[in-house]
Amino acid sequence: MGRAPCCDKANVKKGPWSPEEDSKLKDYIEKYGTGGNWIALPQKAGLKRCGKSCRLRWLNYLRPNIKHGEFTDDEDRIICTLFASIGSRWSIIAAQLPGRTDNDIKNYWNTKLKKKLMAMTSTCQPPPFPYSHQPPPVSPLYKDCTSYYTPFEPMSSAQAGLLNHDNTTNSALIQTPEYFPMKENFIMFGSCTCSDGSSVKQEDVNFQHGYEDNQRFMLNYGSNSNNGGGEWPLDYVKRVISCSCNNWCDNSFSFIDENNTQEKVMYY
DNA sequence: AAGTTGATCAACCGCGGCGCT
DNA sequence: GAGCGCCGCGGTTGATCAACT
Repeated sequence: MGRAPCCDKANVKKGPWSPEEDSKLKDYIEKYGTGGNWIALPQKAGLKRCGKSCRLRWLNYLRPNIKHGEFTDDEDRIICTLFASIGSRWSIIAAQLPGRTDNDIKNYWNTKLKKKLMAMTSTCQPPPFPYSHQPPPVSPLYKDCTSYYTPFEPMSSAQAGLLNHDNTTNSALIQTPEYFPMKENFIMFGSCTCSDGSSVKQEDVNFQHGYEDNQRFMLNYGSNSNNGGGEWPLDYVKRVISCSCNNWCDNSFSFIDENNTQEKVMYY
């Protein structure tokens, strides 16, 4: 036996909302709230709509402080970083962008941002591998990923800012400016977004990990413990929860500390 | 000018999760 | 613990408009 429908489908209107319907719904919610029951709301508000439809209309269009229009570069960056980290969990991503709805972000990603990223990854070339040994082979599993490895170049103090969410620099985490700033007692692994828009998630912890080379920390993309990725790093490596695949142009990594409490975003 | 194709985005649908009984 | 019902989420659809042929 299937689930009972949430409303009487024969007696509910579907399709675009009229200004009158919008007004009825808005007026009702502003006066009485949702009452925690969307199913009962349309009848009370005098609407011939399904409760789910009312909820969607309110959340995506009618509620106050909804932001419409172009996404900013900062918003793009946040979406990319979070998508690389957690995938298509739009509601969580939307929670980081005040005024944006999950539907908006989903549409934006599917229609514009994904294509934008793909264009960037196809035009950006990785820098030459600057170390004496060869980079590890790419796992066939991730051969479509544009990012193969990311050796962290020496950074200036200005570049080496570990940024908080409000973009202020957390200088306490910068220990040696000419090297990638490391803090003790972290473990590193990560994920990346590939040129086809898919992402390798944190659960795939074996596919990449860092190792120390000449005091610089390095990340191996597309490598795992079976194909030359090497040992797990020393015990002072940070844990990367995301990175974006277009990192040859605009690199960003999210970090979370050992207690899962201090999330940072670093751009370089 | 008419037809076709592509892009955009609002809205729908089905399902999983969760709270309540 | 099982069943039920609602909420919220993410994938998908379809209407509309713009650009192109």
